[in-house]
Amino acid sequence: MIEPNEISKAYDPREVEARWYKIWSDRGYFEAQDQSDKPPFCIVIPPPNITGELHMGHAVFITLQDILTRWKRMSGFNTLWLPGTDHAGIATQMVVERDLKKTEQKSRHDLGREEFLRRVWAWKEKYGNRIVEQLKVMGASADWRRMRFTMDEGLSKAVREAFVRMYEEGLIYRAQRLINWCPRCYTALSDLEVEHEEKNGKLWHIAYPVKGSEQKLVVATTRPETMLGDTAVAVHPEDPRYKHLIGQKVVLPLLGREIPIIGDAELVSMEFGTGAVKVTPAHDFNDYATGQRHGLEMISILDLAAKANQNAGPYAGLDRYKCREKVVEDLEKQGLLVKIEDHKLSMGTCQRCGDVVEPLLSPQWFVKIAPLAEPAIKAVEEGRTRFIPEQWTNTYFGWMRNLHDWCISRQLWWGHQIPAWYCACGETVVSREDPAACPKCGGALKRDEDVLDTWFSSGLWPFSTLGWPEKTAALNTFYPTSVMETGHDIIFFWVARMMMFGIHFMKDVPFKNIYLHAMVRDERGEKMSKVKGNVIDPLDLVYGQPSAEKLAPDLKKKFPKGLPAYGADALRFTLTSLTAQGRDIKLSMDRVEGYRNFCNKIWNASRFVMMNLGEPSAVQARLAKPFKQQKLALADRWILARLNRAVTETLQALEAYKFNDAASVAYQFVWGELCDWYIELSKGSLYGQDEEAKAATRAVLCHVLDQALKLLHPLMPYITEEIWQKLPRRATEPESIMIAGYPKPEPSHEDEQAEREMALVIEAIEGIRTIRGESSIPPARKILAIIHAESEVRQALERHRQYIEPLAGLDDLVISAPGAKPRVSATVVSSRMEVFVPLEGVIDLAEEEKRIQKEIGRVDADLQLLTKKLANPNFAQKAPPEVVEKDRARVAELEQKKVKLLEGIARLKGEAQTEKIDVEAAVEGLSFEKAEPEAKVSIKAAGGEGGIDLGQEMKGELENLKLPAVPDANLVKQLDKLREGTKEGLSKTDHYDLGVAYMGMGLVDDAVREFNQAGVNAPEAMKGEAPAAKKAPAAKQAPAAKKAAPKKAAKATAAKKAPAAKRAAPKKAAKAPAAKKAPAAKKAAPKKAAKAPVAKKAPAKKVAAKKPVAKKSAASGKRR
RNA sequence: GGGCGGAUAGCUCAGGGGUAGAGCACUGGCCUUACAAGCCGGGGGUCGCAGGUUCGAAACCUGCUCCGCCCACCA
Repeated sequence: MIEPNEISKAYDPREVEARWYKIWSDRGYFEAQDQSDKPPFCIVIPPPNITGELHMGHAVFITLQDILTRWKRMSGFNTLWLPGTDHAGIATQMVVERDLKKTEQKSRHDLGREEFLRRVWAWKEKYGNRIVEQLKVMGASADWRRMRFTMDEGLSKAVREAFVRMYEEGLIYRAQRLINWCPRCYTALSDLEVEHEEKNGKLWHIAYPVKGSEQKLVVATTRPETMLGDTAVAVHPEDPRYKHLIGQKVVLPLLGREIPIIGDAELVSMEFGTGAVKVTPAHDFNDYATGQRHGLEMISILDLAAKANQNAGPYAGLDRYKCREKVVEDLEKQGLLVKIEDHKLSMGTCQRCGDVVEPLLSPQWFVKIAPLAEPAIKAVEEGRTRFIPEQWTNTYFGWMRNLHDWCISRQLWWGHQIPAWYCACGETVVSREDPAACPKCGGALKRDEDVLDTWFSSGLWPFSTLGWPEKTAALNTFYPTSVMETGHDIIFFWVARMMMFGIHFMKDVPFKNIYLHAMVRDERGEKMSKVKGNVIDPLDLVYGQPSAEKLAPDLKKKFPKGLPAYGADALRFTLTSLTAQGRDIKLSMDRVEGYRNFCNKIWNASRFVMMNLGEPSAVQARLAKPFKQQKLALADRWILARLNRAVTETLQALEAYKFNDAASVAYQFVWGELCDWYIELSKGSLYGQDEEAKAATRAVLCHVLDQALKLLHPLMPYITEEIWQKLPRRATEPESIMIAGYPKPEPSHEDEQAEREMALVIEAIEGIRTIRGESSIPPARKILAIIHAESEVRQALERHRQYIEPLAGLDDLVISAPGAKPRVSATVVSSRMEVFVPLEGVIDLAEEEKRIQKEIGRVDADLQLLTKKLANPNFAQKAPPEVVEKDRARVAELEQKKVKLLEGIARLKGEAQTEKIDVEAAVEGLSFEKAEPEAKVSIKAAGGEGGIDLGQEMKGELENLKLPAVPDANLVKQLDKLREGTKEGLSKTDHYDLGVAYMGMGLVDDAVREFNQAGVNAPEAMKGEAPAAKKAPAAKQAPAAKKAAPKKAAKATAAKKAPAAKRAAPKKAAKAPAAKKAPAAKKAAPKKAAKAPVAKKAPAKKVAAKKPVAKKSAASGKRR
């Protein structure tokens, strides 16, 4: 037995989290087997850059992948989560260069390639693992033994093999092409590495003199300096303005070159600009294509530094922007600048450094995409690889079907150097081994200095990390991998390329499922960025950040005193909860805090359990036996059944990658059911004298907590392990929760009956609590509550009254058949029971009335809606019968409820007796006559005025019955038959007569039901008092009636006219139209009432037997 | 210019033809022996707008308006 103060009251993640990771790791729990009898499950990590520092994006993927990994591991898979890092060519080189500049004021060229690379490696050794350590903080259960780096020996070999093989296959080639060039990073870029930004620019209109003519051809351009490289002017071949010029020449201003006028329908649109386009094939992708079509000369006028070269004549040496200024200035001087317009244009910028990218002509290496893309598209079409969420499938197709060849060479030093050598004789050698000399001429070879695009090596990742090109056991076991989990921002960069390479080299898709998670944004939905100052550092959340100064500005504002340590579990759970498919994650600090509190809740619930388990060995002995062989209390059976549902639903969610559903099911179960109900209910047995019951409850508590912890473990690994270690457990359990079995549905724990009965217990407790809460009755004050219910419900409540009394704060509970009701009481009504708290002087009468009025308002709203719906002939005709039936039943239910509520108000005022006529009138008026014309139809259907009147017949029958004081089975059968046989046709009078008959036999429940259906105040009738209708003329009817009934009634009409006021207005509702006639009262006036024997069953305190009565309950289970 | 998401409570988000949900925030009552990071109540929504399909639409269809993202070579 653990004493209360043995475990701290508040959960402190710092201490706990620091401890466990090392233990797990040391014990080898993270490790997968190359060969195993278990089915394989494999995820390869999206390798973070070695320059990276943990950000929310990492936190998300670590969390999701770790959830999958831990879940599968616990479910008996040979689970490999393969970690690694990426050398991140440009990014890393830039970081080290910056560093070099800062510390030694040197450029990489000052050091030379070899020395510089040595420095980068040194930097990598020093800092490259930082990100890895941070991933571990999040709890990542990756197999670190297998950690790979894209530049390590094995992967380098794979890269070289892939390159050479594709070269040999003709899938890699070198060519002079127009490529994207970043003059700052000084390298070629792939299309993907260029970001397009919409910017405000200008459109310059320049006049080009037509040769041998006074005419000038005006072209429009956004980049005037490129005119220096123009090799044609294009017009639309159909353009009447220019058609005749095609084939002639213009004189290029400033340089004086003569260039042709060509017709090109593809490049030129007649509507845009002037309808004439200057063509610069060496500096624009469109123009490049045009040049190809027309065999135009290509003149580069910019060098790699984006400075004008010798081709630019007098402008040579000028930077591209200076050059532009000068060109514009000179054109203007020559009067050739026609006009300048503002113009929006999209400019390509370097993903890495943001500089404007320059399309330049340059010899580069390319991957031929078409032959690779085709099978990669097919694989997805055939469903061999599936995108989740599905919507990404189209994005993938769209891109894959529209691909240009991939430029893979980069003019960097840090990366995989291209295995190509050139000889002066013109020979190119591409080889797996470094060649000694030119195989053709024996001359000296010079190696290509360029390196490969980082994404080239990343594309090989799913198999290179498993040992390819060697045929390793790991490769055999784990390829294809199970899931690729990554952000949708790299679907093209990475996912698509893995698909292409995987299929090409491995003859099989690299992964069966691709789960693309959302991007993390701040709580306003904006991208997190340092510039915006809205970055939230995951580590600050995990460890806390006492210094507000170190927080980003937005956070600082909100947390001027710094951040507390929420812990990795809370962060993981938050991210999991917010990861709904297809939506960005807006990270809300309130959520983080809420889930930190959840951790604390789990912690304290566990403390409770451990403080109350008694001897561990006794619990263990109990746990060894299946629960179905034990005698369990309702609460025990209930929580096992609920657990079972939670397990089933969590598994479903995980299977479907609905992480947020998994989180919310588990949360709801633990907090809403285990803590809020079971723990509270268990106290009775734990603190009680029944040793057998106590032992059973202890075992159930222990089992349920064990299962809940396991269920949660993949989501919150640390806290679950910490607690689980302290829990007594079955002898068959391993020594860590992370290698224990994941919960499975247990059919023997299903128990719908327990769920139904508990639902009743909960309903009763909540009903009483509502009254207590509304009337502000302090919890310490014990009160009396009375519950009226029909027999099955009543019996169930009776059996479990020991649960109700303590949880509702009662010192007395009366459960009885509907009968005389307490005079002044608060009431809560449901379809299954009526709860009263008769506490004069305790209940705030005014408040209580307000509350009931409000409730009535809600009932009325529903009623009106339903009545209207039912009145629509089409509904009854076309809707499924069960839906119609359901609605009918609901109308009946609501009407009853309303009657009871109105009675409740009357009783509050001590005016119950005089109330009854009004009650009925109100019902009639409100739900029927009040509403639309079609409401008449519904009353017919329900068996009212228009229904078949069986009254005569029934009366005849009834009068012939001799009613004994004790029910006679045959008679009852007859009556029931009579009633059921004419169900749809009974009038209110019929109901009333039936009520009298039942009552005569002492069948109070049945009598009350009939009275209720007759719209009569049952208790009054039962007491045999003269009906109020006789004493009180309708006009005069008790003041209370006027207040109570009309409110609602008026609303129905008022709502129509004054929608704006509808919510606020009810108070002033006009008079109840219903009050005017009270026709029902007349009908109800019972001739036989006087005869009726007084009900014997007036509720006496605790009349009902306490011993359980085995009888099924009609109530249905409900989930809170 | 195409494509894809989104718009539901004050906030962050689930839901997906048949009675509008959660957490947080708000509010009333409680230091009740697991937990004040808590317990027990309560209030709060024309489900972006307009049409359509349907007996019935927040959900399905069409159009529109905003917001976000992706793709694209219109000078």
